[in-house]
Amino acid sequence: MNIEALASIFTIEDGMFKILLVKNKVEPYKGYWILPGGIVSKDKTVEETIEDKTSQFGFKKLNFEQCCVFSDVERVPNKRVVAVSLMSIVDEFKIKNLENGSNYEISWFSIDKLPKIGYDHSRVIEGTVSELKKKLNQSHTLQQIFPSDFTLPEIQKIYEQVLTKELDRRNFRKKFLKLDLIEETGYKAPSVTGRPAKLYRFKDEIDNVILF
Amino acid sequence: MNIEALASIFTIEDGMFKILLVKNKVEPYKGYWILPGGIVSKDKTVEETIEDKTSQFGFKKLNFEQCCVFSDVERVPNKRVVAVSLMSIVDEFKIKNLENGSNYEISWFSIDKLPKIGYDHSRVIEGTVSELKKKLNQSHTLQQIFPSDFTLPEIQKIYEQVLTKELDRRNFRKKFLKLDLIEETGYKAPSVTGRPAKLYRFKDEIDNVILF
DNA sequence: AGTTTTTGTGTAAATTTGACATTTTTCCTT
DNA sequence: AAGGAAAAATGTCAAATTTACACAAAAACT
Repeated sequence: MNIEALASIFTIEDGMFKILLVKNKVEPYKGYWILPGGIVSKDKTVEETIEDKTSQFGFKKLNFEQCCVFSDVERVPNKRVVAVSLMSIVDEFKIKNLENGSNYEISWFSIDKLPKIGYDHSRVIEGTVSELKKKLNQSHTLQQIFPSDFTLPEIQKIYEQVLTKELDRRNFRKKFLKLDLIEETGYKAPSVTGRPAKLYRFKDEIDNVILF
Repeated sequence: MNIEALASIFTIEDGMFKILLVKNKVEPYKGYWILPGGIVSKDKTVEETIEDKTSQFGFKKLNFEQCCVFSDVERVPNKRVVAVSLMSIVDEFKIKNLENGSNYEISWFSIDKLPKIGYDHSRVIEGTVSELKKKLNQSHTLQQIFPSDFTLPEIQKIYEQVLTKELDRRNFRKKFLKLDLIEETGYKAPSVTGRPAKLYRFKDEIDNVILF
C-alpha cells in the first residue's frame, strides 16, 4: 500500500486566495494541473516528503498543517494509494523571486477560478480550501500570513473572502483593534493611490483566539 | 508500507470527557491500554477499518472525523506503520448496555486521568483531544456526532466541557435555537429521572458555522 | 490648487447577551 | 392514587455589543 502526500499551498494576491499547482507531465491527465506532492518513501514522514518537493520549487521552511486523508479503495485505478493532504499559507515575500529549480511548470490560480484539475485533486483542493477558511479565523494563522507588517484593509479583505460578504470599514477596525492582538508600527504603507494606510504588526506573544 | 487506523471514541460521563481504551493482549506493551484500531487492508478505507473494529465492541454506525496522521519513520520499531487517527463522540445512550462481542477488555477513562498507555498512543490521544476541542465548535462536527436525534442538554454539556464553564440553560437554548441549524423531531428522549427532554435533529443542509 | 482615491474616526439605534424564577412533565415512593 | 423529587421548558428586563451611517484627512495626479 502506498501513501501519497499532497500539498495545498495558499497565498493572497490582489486580495484573492491563490493556490499553487503543478502541470502534470505524465499520463493519465497529462497537461492537467495537480497539487504538488509525491509518494511517501520508507524513510520519510509525510511532512518530509512534501518539504522535499516544495523545496525544489524554491520554498524554504514552510509550515504545513494536516488536513484530510483520502483512503477510498478506488481513488487511483488499479493501485492502492492513500492520500494525505497538507496545507500551508505563504506570504507575498516568500513567493517573490521564487526560484523553481525543478523542470515542472508551476503557477498560482485563484481558488474560485481553477484550471482543469487532474486525478481526484479537485476533491482534495475542496477539502483544503474548506480547512483554510476554518483556520483563517484563528489569530495564529493570520500571524503566519502576515509575519511582518500589514494594514487593516489587507486583513479586512481576507475576512471578506472567508465570510463572502463585504464588511464596514469602521466597524471592522473597531472590532479588530479591540482584540488587542496588533500594534501600530508607526509607519505607513506606500500608497498606490489615496491616503496611505497605517502599518500594524502582531504583538509578540498573542494567544491563539477565534476571531469572528 | 502499512497504514493503521486508530479510533478515539469520546463520551461525556459525569460532565467529563472520557475515552474508550482497549487492554492490549500482546507484547510489547502487553497489559497496557491502547486505542482501538487495526491495520488498513487493501480493500478497506480507513473509516471502514475502524468501523469493523468498533462494531465488535457493540457500537453501531458511529460517525468518525479525521484527526491526525502520524508518519514518523520510527514510530513503530522495525516496521513502517503510518497511523491515521479518527475521532467520534458517543452519547450516554449509545454506551448503555454496550455488548462487547470481542474478547478484548475495554474501558472508559477520564481524559485527564489516563492509565498506562501502550505504544505511542499517548501522543495520539493528545492529538485527538486537542482536535476534539477545536472541532466541537463547528456545526458540521456536532452534526456528525449527532447524526440522529439529540437533546439540548446533551449539546450543552459538550459546550460546558469545551469552554470549561457552566452555561445558563435558558440562554444556551435561546442562542442555539436561533442558529437555525436544528429542528424538533416531535419526540422526547426517554427520561431517566425528571422531565424528558425534547429530541432535535440537524436540518438537512446546514452551512458549517463557528458556533461559540 | 483642485480633483480623485482611499484611509481614518464618532455617535445613536438596533440587536444580542446575561441574569434570574416559575411552571411543566415525568418517575418514584408511599 | 396522591405527593414529592428531579430535570426540562419558558419570558422579561438591564447591560453589552453590534450595526448603520457621514464627513474629515492624507497622499497622488493633473
